[in-house]
Amino acid sequence: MSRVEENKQQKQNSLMETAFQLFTSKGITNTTISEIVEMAGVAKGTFYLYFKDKYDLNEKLIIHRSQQLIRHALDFSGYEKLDTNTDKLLVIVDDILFQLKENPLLLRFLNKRISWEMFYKVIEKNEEGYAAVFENIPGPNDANRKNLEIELFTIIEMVSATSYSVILNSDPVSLEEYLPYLHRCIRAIVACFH
Amino acid sequence: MSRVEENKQQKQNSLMETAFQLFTSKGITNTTISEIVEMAGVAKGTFYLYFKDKYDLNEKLIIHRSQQLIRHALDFSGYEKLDTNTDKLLVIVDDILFQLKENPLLLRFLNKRISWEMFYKVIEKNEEGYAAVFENIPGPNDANRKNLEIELFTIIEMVSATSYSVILNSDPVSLEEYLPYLHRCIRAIVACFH
Amino acid sequence: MSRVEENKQQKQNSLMETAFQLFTSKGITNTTISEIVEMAGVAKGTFYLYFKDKYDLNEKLIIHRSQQLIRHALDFSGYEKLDTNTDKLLVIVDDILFQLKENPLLLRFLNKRISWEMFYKVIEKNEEGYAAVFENIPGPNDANRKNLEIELFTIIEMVSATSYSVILNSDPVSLEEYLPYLHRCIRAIVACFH
Amino acid sequence: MSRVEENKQQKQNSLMETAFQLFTSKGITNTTISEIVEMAGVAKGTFYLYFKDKYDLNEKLIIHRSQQLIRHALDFSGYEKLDTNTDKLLVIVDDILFQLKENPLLLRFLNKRISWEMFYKVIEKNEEGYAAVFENIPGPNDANRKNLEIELFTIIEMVSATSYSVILNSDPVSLEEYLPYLHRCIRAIVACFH
DNA sequence: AATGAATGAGCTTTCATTCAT
DNA sequence: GATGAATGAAAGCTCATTCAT
Repeated sequence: MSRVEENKQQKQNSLMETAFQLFTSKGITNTTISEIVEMAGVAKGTFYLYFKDKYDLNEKLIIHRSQQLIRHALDFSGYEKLDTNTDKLLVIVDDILFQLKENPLLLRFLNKRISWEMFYKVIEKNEEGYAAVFENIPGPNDANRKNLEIELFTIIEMVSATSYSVILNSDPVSLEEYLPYLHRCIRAIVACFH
Repeated sequence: MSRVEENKQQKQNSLMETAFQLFTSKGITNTTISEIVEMAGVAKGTFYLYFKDKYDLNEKLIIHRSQQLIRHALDFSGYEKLDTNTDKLLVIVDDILFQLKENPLLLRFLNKRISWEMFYKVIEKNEEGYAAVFENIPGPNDANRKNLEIELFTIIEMVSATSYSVILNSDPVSLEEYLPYLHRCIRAIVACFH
Repeated sequence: MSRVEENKQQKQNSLMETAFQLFTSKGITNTTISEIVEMAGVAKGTFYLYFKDKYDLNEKLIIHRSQQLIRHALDFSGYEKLDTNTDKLLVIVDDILFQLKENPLLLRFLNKRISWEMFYKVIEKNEEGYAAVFENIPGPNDANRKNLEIELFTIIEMVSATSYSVILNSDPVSLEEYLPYLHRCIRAIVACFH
Repeated sequence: MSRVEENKQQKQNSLMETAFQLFTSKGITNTTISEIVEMAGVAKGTFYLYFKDKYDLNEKLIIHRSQQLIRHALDFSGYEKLDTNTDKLLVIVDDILFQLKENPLLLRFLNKRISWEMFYKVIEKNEEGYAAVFENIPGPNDANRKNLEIELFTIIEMVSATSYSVILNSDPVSLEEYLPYLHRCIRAIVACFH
């Protein structure tokens, strides 16, 4: 990458980083482009060289951060050492929850957007290797495929919704206290579908 | 209620009704107070007699609509004819889901805000009769009370999160197709806690 | 005065009293009619039964308070026991300064409006007895009359301007410290004209 | 100064010039920012690049015009050719009075704000050369310094207050008629303090 | 590629005034 | 006479966007 290319990349990163902080602390509505560029230390016109408007930046930010989150879970959870799909799923979920616990701003930012759909898309689109990690997954046209989709959809939505309240507000209990219940519930749901 | 009083109430209702339509169709950010008052047929100044700003109106709207939703379920689901708490819970959930199915705008509007907390608050605060409907509920200081809270929290978050995708986008399946699975999952979760 | 008349008078007084407080503390521009009527405990429409607008009220207030101020000085300074016109003038000035010292809000309110003109008008118009208090005053068409007017004009403007800074800010010195100088200056100016 | 810099300065000047005309002719309260920018031929947003609001502009205007006024008197009154401090003072006062006579709008605008304090500040802060013009001025800690301050304070307040009425309304006499009296009074006050 | 002064449409908000009760 | 809900003109101000440099 040339010096010029690096400089460009650095400006864009700086804008996204700054925007993330402002979006999470004040909300996207209350954040102005003026604030972003001022904090990022670039001129106003520069913003428009990289983004259409702040909503465009926001979407790029969501995709970027979600991918990081999920890729980290797939890379570091150690799921591949486990035997059953359920066990694999549980460690992946745990890894994500602990990432979010460490980074509550990210949780607040991604909230309501870690859906079954996004999870699926990220795996499928970007990470060729991961699709194969779960064994015995029925193909897209298999009669059991729909079943699996509903199962994963239910689990992911449940995890996503409960983690928000539990991590950010410790309501009704803290994440540590909640985890055993969550695991039991996930196993119970998995059992429902088999 | 005097003529004047009635007129006031009518103006406020008109503003809230109009705002609901605009908020749900274009989002609160893209809705201007000018639009609200124009559609509601009142003067701009009148808005400020009743609401601090559009966010104030929004919060009043959320509370109002949530209460309606939950009260309807408690009044018309017929839960009192059933025997077990689980059965009662299921018909109440179903009633709410069918209300939301009939009124997807309301679902989109309330989304992410039908939480365990809100549900609990509405019952406890406003509806003295309802508290008694579920039998054998442990008192606030009972050791089993926390358990129950976690159980209900999990179920409500799961229902709230899944219903959004299922009703609004039929993704991954339609509400009709999803309901049997949802019931089974709820029963499975209930079983986890007993 | 009938009960009804009294009630009216009381409302008007209440409005003027309240307005005085608000005008002096926040300035007339930043005071709204809504605030005045709310603090005075009357309805908005009532304001317009007594005053055209807040500037109308303000002018009535100035006249009313100026008259009070000057009348008090003429009634209580004891000038009639003194011999020379200069001595009389000095005790009247002192009385006014001590009134203003006791009531800095009034000073701020009347500031820039205690002029030679107003002083003269108040004496001439309202108080038949006072005109005669100063002896040997040349009549309106006397050649020396203009001389006297210029003399009094100079003294009153000087007193009015200096008292503002001295009383409200003790700048450059306090009223107590300044008074001896002021007296000497007044006597010096009087001497200039004779 | 670059083209851009010049353009900026010109815009700001245009706004201040226009505002001065409007403030003096209709008063600051009755002048709107819309009017200012329209007359100045700039966009509304441009106003806020240079001023916080119209009161901010007003203060900058007062400082700017006062400095001009006083600097002109010091530069063109020819005080340095005279011998005594009293004579110097008189020609400086005369220069200012004639400037105000030529520019009654400026007089009305600055009225009540040509104080001893402002005069002092302008000389001290901006004009290193002027401080030395008056001979034998006691230093800040000299026992006679306070005396001098009170003397100048009294004179400046008197001149400021009387000139307003005399120049703008010829009341009680015209400036030309008043000047000899004013000079005599100033000399009398100076004498009081020595 | 980068800048940032300038723009102006359009927003929120205020508040003097009216008038039916 | 007294009320205060309703009005709506008009103010202040913001901020995404442009474009000459």
